[in-house]
Amino acid sequence: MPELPEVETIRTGLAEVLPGKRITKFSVSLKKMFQPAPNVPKRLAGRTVESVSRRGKLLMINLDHDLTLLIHLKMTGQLIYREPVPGKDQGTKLVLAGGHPIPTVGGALPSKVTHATFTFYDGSQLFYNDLRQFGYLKLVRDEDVRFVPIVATFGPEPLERGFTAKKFDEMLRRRSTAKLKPLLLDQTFIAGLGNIYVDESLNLAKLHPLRRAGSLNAAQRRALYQAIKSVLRKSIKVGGTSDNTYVTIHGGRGDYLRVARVYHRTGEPCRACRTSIKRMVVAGRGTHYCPRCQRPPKTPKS
DNA sequence: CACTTGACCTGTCCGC
DNA sequence: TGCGGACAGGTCAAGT
Repeated sequence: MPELPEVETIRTGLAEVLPGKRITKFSVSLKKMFQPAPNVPKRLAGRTVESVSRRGKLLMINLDHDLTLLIHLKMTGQLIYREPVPGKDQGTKLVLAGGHPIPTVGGALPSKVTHATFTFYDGSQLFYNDLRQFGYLKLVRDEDVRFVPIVATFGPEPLERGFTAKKFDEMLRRRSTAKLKPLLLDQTFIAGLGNIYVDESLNLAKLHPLRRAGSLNAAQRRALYQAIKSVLRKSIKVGGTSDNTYVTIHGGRGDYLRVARVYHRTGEPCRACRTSIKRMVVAGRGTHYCPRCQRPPKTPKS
C-alpha cells in the first residue's frame, strides 16, 4: 500500500537514475495497465525521461515531447530498477523482517507479476510489477495532467509550504461533521495519506478515529496538523513502510514498521502508556489505536 | 453532503 | 494435507 512516504521514496530513487535516459523499448504484457490518452502517440520508445515528480500517491514521469506518464501503484505496485548486468544475472532473494519472502522481487525479472518493462539505451531496465493488478500507467500530454480526474480533485500536499496550520484549521472546520478517519483517507481533503499514516497521525495527536472534525478544539487541530507532518517526514526518512509488497526501486525495504506507533501493532503495548493497542474497523478498513491515549467521542455510535 | 458497500485482483493465513 | 473463506486496502461508482 504505497502511500505518500513510499511513493516519495520511489520518486527519489527514480530521480537519481532516470533523468536523461532515453527509452529504447517499452513492452506491456497486461493491456489494461497501460492507458495512453486518445490524443497521444502510444509509442514510448524514443522518449527521454526529463524528471520524476509526485502528487499525493501518484508518480509522474515527465518525458520529452510534452508527455507525462502517470503511475499509480495502488496497493501492490512496484517499480524495480536494474542496471545492465554484464554476463549473468539474478539477485539474491529478498526477505522481509517477518521472514516472508517478498512475492514479486528477487531473482529473475520480468517475473510473472511484471506487467510493463522499460528498457533504456544503456541497457538498464525499469519493471512495473503489480500482484493485484489495481495500478495503472497513464500517458497524457503535459497540459492535460491537471485535468486527469484524480489530479483535478487532489487536496493539498501535506508537506508543501502552502499547507499551513491555519489552512488545515479552516479545512477541518469546513468538514465539521466528518469523522476523522474517513476524512483523512479522503484524497480530495488531503492528498497522500492512506491507512497506515492516518492511524499513525491520529495516535500521535491522541485523537480517536471516530471523532468528528468539528469536535476538536484549536489545540487538537494543531496537534493533528503537526502529527501528520511529523509522521510523514519520519517515514520518508526511513524509506517508508514495508509490511507486504512495498520495496524501493533497488529492492530494499522501508523501516517505518520498526518505529510504528500503532499500525500492525495490535495487542502490543502503546509506546506512550503501555496499554494494549486495539484494532477496529472504520470505513471498512483495519484501524489501529490506543484505547487509553485516544479516547472515544461522547457519542461513539454513528 | 457524509459515508458505506461492492468491485477490481491475488496471495496469505486461519480454522476445520 | 487440503479446502473454503476472510482478509489485505487505493480508488471509483453506486447506493443509503
